[in-house]
Amino acid sequence: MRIETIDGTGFASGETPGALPADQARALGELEQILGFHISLAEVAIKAHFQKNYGDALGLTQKQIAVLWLVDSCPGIIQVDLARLLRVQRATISAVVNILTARGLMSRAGPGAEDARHVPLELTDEGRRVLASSKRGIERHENWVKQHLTVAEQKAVISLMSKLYRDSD
Amino acid sequence: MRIETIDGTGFASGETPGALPADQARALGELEQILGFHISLAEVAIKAHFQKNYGDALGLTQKQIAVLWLVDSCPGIIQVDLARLLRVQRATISAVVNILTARGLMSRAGPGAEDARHVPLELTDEGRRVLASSKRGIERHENWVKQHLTVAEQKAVISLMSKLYRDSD
DNA sequence: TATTGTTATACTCTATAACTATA
DNA sequence: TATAGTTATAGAGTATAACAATA
Repeated sequence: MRIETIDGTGFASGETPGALPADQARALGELEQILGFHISLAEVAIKAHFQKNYGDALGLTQKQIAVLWLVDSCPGIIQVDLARLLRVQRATISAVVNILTARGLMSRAGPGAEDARHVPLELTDEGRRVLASSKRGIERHENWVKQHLTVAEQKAVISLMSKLYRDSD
Repeated sequence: MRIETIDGTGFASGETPGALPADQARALGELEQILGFHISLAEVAIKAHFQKNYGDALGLTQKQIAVLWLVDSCPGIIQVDLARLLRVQRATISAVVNILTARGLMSRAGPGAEDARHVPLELTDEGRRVLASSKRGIERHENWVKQHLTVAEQKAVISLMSKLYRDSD
């Protein structure tokens, strides 16, 4: 079975006639009802669009920018709190911080004063400069993401996604 | 800085980790308005929950199950169509198919009759067995995903995500 | 020339496990 | 004992680039 593209321009124009969106839905079958499947498709599409149009130029991924952004918003934040905010393991954050510090965008400011187990994070000047540039890329990218959504729909996306990850523990 | 609660009591000092919603929004700052950020958090949370509760037992990821599922729905489907449905590169699909065929769940059924460039895919008997088992896991997992959503909200998630990835080319 | 599949390569993201240091 | 951070390891997922076979 061939699958037609959304706009029907992609391939095999003579081989498998049929209504285009309906054809895709038919191909998906029961998968059409799986929320996680659609969320994953959206995430993949958004990530790919960002990386292609902005990420390569900036040399940063969305995830790395998010970490820069959070450290800028919360100077001195420690890694276990980043892990909670992003819902990943401590070791995962450590890896991202390793990348960002290796690039000179962030610094681990030694043991914390109150609790020597804490390692407060700070952006470097270069990190702040790169973050500002990244935010402009994110802004344009977000305009692309939201291009076919009303304002109400944009709010709905945030509200619904928040409900999905809020109790994820 | 530690992520503190509104009243300043904080969740530090090893007592109750987990930022309160209002506090979390404050930590996120402008990130709160980025749709892609929330979608990514939801995707990570859902993927982690699946892998922990079902994926390890099944020995399959959500993505691998999706490919099995699509091949089962569309016997003889070729890889370029899988790539279009999942919005990834041909080489990416080839890698996933390599994993699934190595595990004996899927077979590349030689060159196609109409077009020798095509390599139609089929599930093996074992693949069908494993898929059936996986679908039961996915069903339970989806119930967890949807646990705090009304039926209308569930439909809204599908509708909104579809709008986000529909024109991703 | 265009399409399909494949391999090689590289990188991010993520987890688990084990370890150190600190509380 | 519990918490924070780190490293080592492993694997999935993804992309790009280059190639061969076919149309």
